[in-house]
Amino acid sequence: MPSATVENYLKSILKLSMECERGEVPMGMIATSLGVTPGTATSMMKNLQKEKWLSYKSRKGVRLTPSGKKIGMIMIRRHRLLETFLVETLGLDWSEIHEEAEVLEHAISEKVLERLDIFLGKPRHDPHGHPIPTKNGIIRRLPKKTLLDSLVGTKMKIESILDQSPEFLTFAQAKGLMPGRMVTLVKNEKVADTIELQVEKMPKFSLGYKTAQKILVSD
Amino acid sequence: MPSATVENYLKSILKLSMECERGEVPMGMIATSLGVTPGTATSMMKNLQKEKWLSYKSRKGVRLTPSGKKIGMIMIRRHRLLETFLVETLGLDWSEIHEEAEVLEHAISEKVLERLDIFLGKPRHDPHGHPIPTKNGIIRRLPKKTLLDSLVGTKMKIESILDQSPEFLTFAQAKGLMPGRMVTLVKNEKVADTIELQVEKMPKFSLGYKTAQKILVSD
DNA sequence: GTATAGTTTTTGATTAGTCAAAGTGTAGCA
DNA sequence: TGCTACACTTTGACTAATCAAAAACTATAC
Ligand SMILES: [Mn+2]
Ligand SMILES: [Mn+2]
Ligand SMILES: [Mn+2]
Ligand SMILES: [Mn+2]
Repeated sequence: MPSATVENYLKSILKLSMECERGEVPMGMIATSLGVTPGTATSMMKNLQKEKWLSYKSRKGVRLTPSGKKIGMIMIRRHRLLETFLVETLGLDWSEIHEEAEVLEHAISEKVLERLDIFLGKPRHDPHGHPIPTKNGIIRRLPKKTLLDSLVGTKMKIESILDQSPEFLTFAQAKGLMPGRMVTLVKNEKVADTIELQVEKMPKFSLGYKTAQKILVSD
Repeated sequence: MPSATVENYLKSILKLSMECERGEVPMGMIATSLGVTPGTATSMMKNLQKEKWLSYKSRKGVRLTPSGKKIGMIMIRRHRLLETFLVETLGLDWSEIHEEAEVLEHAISEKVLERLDIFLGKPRHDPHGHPIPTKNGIIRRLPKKTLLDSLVGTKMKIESILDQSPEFLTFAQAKGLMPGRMVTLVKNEKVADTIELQVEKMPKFSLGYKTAQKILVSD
């Protein structure tokens, strides 16, 4: 029923509302995240409210209704299952799958998706370590701990990569920064704004603070 | 570059021009085949001509240029490879894949398609027996012989099913009318407009003349 | 040769999604 | 308490794709 455009809006709004937990999602964030002008976002919010997918308070922001949340969650599921298929079955690189899935997610039917889920063995997370919601919209909470929050000398497991850009993903892969790998924080240079890392037996390397926050880990 | 709508138009026009070999494809056929009003087809033809995908002569019809033909052929390839994937890999029924592929064909990139082609072992025809064009747009010619053109008592191989409707495909499957099966024309009742058939060791059954022409065979 | 039926084209309108640019509201500083 | 900068909304315009209905052709059939 919703158009591909509407699907993208609802998915983005859901992701934003899960990230920055603060009630309403503001217009600016929505516009930026979808790459449209603020006016476009405003007028779209009115349409989405008319369809009962969210409630919109002028100059306050927007909050998804259960039906809007449901569509958003379905889109996240489609996206991540497709990414998994593209890497696991077709052997594409994890840096190039996001854009592919961004289009395919609007074309795949519920029926095909469920077959794909079975074919893939009901995976729990995509190649970037992002949790895949169940058919009923239940999604695992990601750990909040980033590489930056860890203590020097401790060994941690990489859970998830938050940056989807091909450039960063290619870099991360080269350094071994991938979900499942074990990483040790060798040094934390506060003054230089960097940390030094070692992934398993690979060579050490440095990461800026900002980048370090894009890697989620668990002990 | 072309929108999904344009892709559908070019694919349909190419298929029509291959079926009814008579120079130009008339407006009415295009409109019917795409399920739009004649006026819509006319105005779209002007746009497609502007983009150099075809040449349009008012009240004559339309003829694809090489670039239009190329896009059309790519769409046929995408459609048929996707149908093959949906049946071979995901196990969907051959009666339900046409509609799925009709949407997915606009969402799949060249890169993913070529991976899929390799994954499937470079199939030469789809589940309905339709030939899959190569990457360079070369397509096998279908036999022109239908069940109706065959002699009583001869055993023939089913090559292709021309009707895409789920109802007919479900019926055909139940009767064993599928590409690769051997079929014998038992009787030809001209006065009753029917033929009687036997597929391998399955029970005999009848088909109307019109329907019989939807099944392509070879000796 | 005209009348007519069937096709095709034209015209005018609609919808979804978008932008640019002008206008408005407000949070926080002075 | 008032000002200003920034966030947001409004307005007017545009494009792609479509339809309904009126108008214009054209191929026959008589
Ligand atoms: Mn998308
Ligand atoms: Mn991902
Ligand atoms: Mn299509
Ligand atoms: Mn087919």
